[in-house]
Amino acid sequence: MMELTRKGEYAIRGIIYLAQQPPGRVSLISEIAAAAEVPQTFLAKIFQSFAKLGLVSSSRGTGGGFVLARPASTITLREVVEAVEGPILPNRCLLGSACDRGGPCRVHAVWKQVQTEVVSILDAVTIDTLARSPDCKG
Amino acid sequence: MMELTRKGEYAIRGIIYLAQQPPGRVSLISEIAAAAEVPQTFLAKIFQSFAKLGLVSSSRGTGGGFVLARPASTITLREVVEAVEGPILPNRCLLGSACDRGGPCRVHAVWKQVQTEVVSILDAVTIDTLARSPDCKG
DNA sequence: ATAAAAGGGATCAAATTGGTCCTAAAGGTG
DNA sequence: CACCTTTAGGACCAATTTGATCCCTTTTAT
Repeated sequence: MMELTRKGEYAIRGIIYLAQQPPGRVSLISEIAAAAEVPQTFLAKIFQSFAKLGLVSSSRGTGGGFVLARPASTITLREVVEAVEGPILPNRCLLGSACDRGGPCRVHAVWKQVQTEVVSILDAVTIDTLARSPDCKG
Repeated sequence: MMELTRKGEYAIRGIIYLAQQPPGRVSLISEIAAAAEVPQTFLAKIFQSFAKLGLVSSSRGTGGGFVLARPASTITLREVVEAVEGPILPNRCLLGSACDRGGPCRVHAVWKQVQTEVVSILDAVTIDTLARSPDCKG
């Protein structure tokens, strides 16, 4: 359980690639897709989400493409994951104040704890850190 | 992301009910399903998994039903969740030693950390604790 | 104008989720 | 034994989600 989907994985790979480019360098979606080994049309959707959320900025037309909208050191893994997968939410009942049935939410506190912990782990990792980390082949 | 499915939620509700019964008391699946407000046939499948894994013991025929196979204080929330949802696995790459593409698994260590943390939270909660916890209506 | 990008909607196949149904097997009871 | 009760297990099914693809529009540089 709790698996990241392809979308999430692609999102991470794609934005890491962007973060590895020289500052200000514009990348085409085709270029990012090739480098990250992700289906291009799918990645395009992902980057649309990024753009809407202000993680990357996009420009159209000749010479257009994508650039990080903020320094990589200020973009957290959590933001990237949540951008495409929605909020970290181990159980629906963490949304409303009350749990579904007329009452018991014995596990509520546990899910809350899981949520808090996962969020804090993902918030502590920046895209910059990931982009600089060595590949661990083999 | 990371949402528990209905199956997981039903599993927890069902086994909590069992844990609330007087020791040794046999419960019918129909009874558990009604109490936990879960579709009976679906819950039956869930309890089949429990039985195979030795969380509950089952007996057939008249007077048959389900009982916890071990003291509720030795059954952790993690066991229950994993019984029906599979292992806590934030990313596939935590299975094999290497990550998919010829190399980079920059986020590998992060997912490992998430996995470890979640497992430890869920392992710290026993069904007994949940069964005794007060309902938090409203 | 035209070509090069991203934006956005529609669509689609495959997998997963959430369940039902039916028959078989096992265990009591008269 | 025949019969009833109860779980076991397999087949099946609808709805949703996932993982894409396609096509047309919009923006922008030349």
